[in-house]
Amino acid sequence: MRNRSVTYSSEATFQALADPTRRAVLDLLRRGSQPAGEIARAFPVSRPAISKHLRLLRRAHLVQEHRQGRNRVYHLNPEPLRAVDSWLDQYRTFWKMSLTNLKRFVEAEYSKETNQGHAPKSNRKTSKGDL
Amino acid sequence: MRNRSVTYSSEATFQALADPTRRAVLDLLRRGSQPAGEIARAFPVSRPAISKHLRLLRRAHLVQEHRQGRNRVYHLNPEPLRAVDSWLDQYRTFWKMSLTNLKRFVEAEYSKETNQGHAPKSNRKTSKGDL
DNA sequence: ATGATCTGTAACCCTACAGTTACACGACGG
DNA sequence: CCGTCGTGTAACTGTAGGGTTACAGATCAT
Repeated sequence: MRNRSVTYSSEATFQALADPTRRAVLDLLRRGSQPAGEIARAFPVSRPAISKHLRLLRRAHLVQEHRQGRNRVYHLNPEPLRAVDSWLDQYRTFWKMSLTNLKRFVEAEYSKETNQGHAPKSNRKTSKGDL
Repeated sequence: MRNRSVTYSSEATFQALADPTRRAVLDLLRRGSQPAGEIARAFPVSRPAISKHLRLLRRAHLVQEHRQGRNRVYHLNPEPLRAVDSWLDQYRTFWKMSLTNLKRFVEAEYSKETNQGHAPKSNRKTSKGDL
């Protein structure tokens, strides 16, 4: 129940992913769940620092915590990453094209209409025929 | 000439992607290159604010600028996003599993060895057989 | 009960950044 | 040459983030 199609704020997700330590925490958790202290010991920074990182990750629902005695075991929740994935998906077609060609195309495209419209007008999205 | 396999700092990339406005700028540029002013007009914030966003995006090599008369035309460079994609790739297998099952698995896994080792030791990475 | 352990949080730095307004400078059009 | 346009940047403010140390609360062993 409420397992599928829960929408997470991709805002919080992207923001959580911005910090290298947090990404490393996720990478660590990918190998298996760990209690907070254990996680902290894997990093050069202080334990409270990691605790705050975990708070952010929790806020983004990228990790979930469950108490286990006096430990707080954290485990990964990859679900919010789907949003990142689908955002990224819109760009995948782009990096299939040669960059220099894309650049040339765009430059030509723009100088063709220097003071009318600026971008390729409607949904004329860089059709491969131009390359 | 240094066209392929240029390594971008995924650090700068993730950080650039953290801001919603910058992601929107990229989304905009996906429709076609535009001069700075044009981009700025698409957002509620001031033009210098966008200029600074563009600086960050430039720093992350997510956009490239080329002068065109007195305009500075920005175009998208999706290349650094590959790093994000490949980082994300390590998580794709995870979100194929049911979350509740994953959770149960991990909990069981941990309580099995409460005070010995904490994580599934070596590279025993949640083989699908457990679900 | 008592003390050690695990953890989160508050209080406090300092830096980065998103936003603003004001300004500087090159490019164009007369 | 002069005004305007397009753009970047400096100066400044407010806020959030990441780091620290010190402390508080819960749990466990004795």
